[in-house]
Amino acid sequence: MTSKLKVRYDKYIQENQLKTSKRRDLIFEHILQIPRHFTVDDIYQELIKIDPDIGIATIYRTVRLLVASGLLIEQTFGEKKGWFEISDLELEHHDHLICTSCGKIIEFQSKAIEDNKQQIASAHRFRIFSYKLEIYGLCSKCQKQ
Amino acid sequence: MTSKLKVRYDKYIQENQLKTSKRRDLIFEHILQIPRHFTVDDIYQELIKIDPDIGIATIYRTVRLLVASGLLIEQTFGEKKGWFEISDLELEHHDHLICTSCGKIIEFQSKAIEDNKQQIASAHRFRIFSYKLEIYGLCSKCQKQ
DNA sequence: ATTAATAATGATAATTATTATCAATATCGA
DNA sequence: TCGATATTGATAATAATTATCATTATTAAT
Repeated sequence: MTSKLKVRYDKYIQENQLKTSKRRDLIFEHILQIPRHFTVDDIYQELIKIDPDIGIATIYRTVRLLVASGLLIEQTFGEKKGWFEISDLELEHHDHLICTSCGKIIEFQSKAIEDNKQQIASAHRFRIFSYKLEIYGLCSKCQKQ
Repeated sequence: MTSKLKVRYDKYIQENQLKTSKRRDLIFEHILQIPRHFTVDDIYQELIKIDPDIGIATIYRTVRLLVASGLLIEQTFGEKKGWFEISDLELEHHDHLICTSCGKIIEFQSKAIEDNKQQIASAHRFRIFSYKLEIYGLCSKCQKQ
């Protein structure tokens, strides 16, 4: 899995006359090892521990690059902007249950919803590129409190 | 319909020891008459024509008030934050098809998706408060171009 | 109607997240 | 090794939103 992402990363850099760099690689490798959902600042706070002179602009630039290459997707959970997640790529599409109390994000897949959404699009002569479903509420743990 | 919203607006102001004002009422009435989806700046640009001394801070404050009262919902269409729409209230839930070319937003309802989402939530012992489904792609007009 | 308490207002400062600029440095193919 | 050019960090600029504060408007009680 990781190597598939690496191939795509290298390919994108090649095809766009870009260059690799220690820091760009560090950021990319780090993103592969952290939880799926993160913000730019999450990465910055972690990496300055390892590489104290890294600038936040470099994180922003690299994240933008990874979004442009299709490796990352920007997600907007509720009103919160600036969240990223590693792209599904050739994996199955997934969606999110978001706990409004503790912030926990649960991923799920649903074939039924995939089908429904196709029907809706057809009815409106709409050609789908992507979609997202977000369900807000309380996770089981937070319901007990 | 409008009067139902007005009742809720008045009730919210009453219950929270707030006061009405010409400008707060003007903003509220204006929102009821414009297209369902808008930004703070949309309202500001329209209202300074009618009431040239109105400040954008007042629009922000009133929109926040209307969100707090449940009359408005903040929507995030794709990466674009800061969009608002009039709440469904006791109407049926609806979702959006969003054209990534012309920006057109088409609303739709789907009983099937309502049901699917309930099943998913049950499977994760999740208590749903709200949800949203956004489908991105090309509307029929943009496909022809 | 007057008044007194307090909420609303506009101007503007502050904040936050992000992007742009630029001179110095690193990369990489020839 | 070298030279063209991409990357970098610091920082300025931008954009969207929120906070501050003195002034004004609203409201309920008199």
